[in-house]
Amino acid sequence: MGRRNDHSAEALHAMALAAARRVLAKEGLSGLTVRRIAQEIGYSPGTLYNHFANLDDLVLQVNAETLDQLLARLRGLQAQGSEPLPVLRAMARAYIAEIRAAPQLWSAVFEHRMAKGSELPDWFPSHIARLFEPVEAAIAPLFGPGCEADCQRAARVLWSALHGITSLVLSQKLDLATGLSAEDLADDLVTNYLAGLREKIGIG
Amino acid sequence: MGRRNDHSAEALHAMALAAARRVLAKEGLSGLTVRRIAQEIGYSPGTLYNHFANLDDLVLQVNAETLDQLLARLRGLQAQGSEPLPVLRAMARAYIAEIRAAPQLWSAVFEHRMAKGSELPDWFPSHIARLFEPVEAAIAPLFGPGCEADCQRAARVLWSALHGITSLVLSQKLDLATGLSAEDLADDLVTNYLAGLREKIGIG
DNA sequence: CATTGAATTGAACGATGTTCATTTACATAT
DNA sequence: ATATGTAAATGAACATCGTTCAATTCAATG
Repeated sequence: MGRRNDHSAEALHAMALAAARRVLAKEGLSGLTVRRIAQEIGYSPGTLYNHFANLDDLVLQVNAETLDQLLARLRGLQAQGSEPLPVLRAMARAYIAEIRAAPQLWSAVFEHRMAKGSELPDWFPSHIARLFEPVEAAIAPLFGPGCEADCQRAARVLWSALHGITSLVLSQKLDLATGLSAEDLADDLVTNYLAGLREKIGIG
Repeated sequence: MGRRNDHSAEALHAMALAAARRVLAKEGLSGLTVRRIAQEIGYSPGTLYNHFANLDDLVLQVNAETLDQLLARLRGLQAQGSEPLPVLRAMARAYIAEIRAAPQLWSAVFEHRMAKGSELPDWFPSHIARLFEPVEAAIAPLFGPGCEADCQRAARVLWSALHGITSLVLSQKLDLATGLSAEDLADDLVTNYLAGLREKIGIG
């Protein structure tokens, strides 16, 4: 077949991303192949290369959507309250909830690496970095003026630490024989880390 | 060629692991292929399947060695002192130092996933779980008798959190534009988390 | 209706993990 | 020494992967 008028370029782009997300959620990253996506949308494998640089590009676009969905949720929580501890606890639980809702999509976010010779494209890292912003805003009240650097560091420490807990729980590499849930561990982390911060800064 | 007497089964096993570790350190996980390992040790690809179940098995054995090396270092630190804060800080720095010394080997530990249909073999998870033991021992003095569950949880939270920091720094996904090092973030985490714990428990 | 051009195609390429019939060399028995 | 049996190494073959690109086909244009 040659040129078809079934779908516009934008529609085909969206169809491919949707199909990829569907396959990813069902089969995981190792089940996501170019041929499979092509089959799902009724096009040939080669067509995908007219709309995406390669499979990495496609996966990164799906991962960006996954990250952005969490970002939207975090921003909603940020607007809701102003006391750091409950807001940050809610953010941690939102993170875990997103992962529980779509574990394979989040596995893809964690597991994906670029092919041998290629680097992460410029546009992608910001989708990760933006997640720190609502965290930083939520934790800011603990810090006085002129302590922006400390606040930035605390937000990065806290969110990275939370990421460690969730990623280990997700990959079953954290022994939870003691009956602990990811939520329990996250609560413990946020509570004690914030308590430590308050103490050092002075009872804020 | 048929049967050779060049090396015993044990020697060949060790040679394959050493070659895999060498290739992994130089080329990364995506550069580690069965044919490459075979070439390095002067045998054919098929031979490796007489000594390992598959490539996953081989990678997991290399990863187990990587984890065990850190474990030995942590146990040394555990024996050294008894005050929680400096010991745990030293453990965190040892973790980061191991990663800095062999970033590709540790990337393999973090990135590797089993092939499509297969699960992690039974023997592997203990190599991860054992890392919690010296951490738990180091943090134990903070907890009174009868609080073993709290101590276990704290060790898991702290070590998982540290893992989050190191894995993000390692994969360049953590924006360190502010000039912060992994060591800075880890120190911050350990210090404040422990301060928070002390406060809740009572000044131990 | 003829021509142009862009989008789609699918065969082909190289590389991957894995299998297995075949081959080979060593160990043992005669 | 010679013959036999057995264990191990082989490498061709298979299915699958991401990716490329000359050929094809359809829609738009003149």
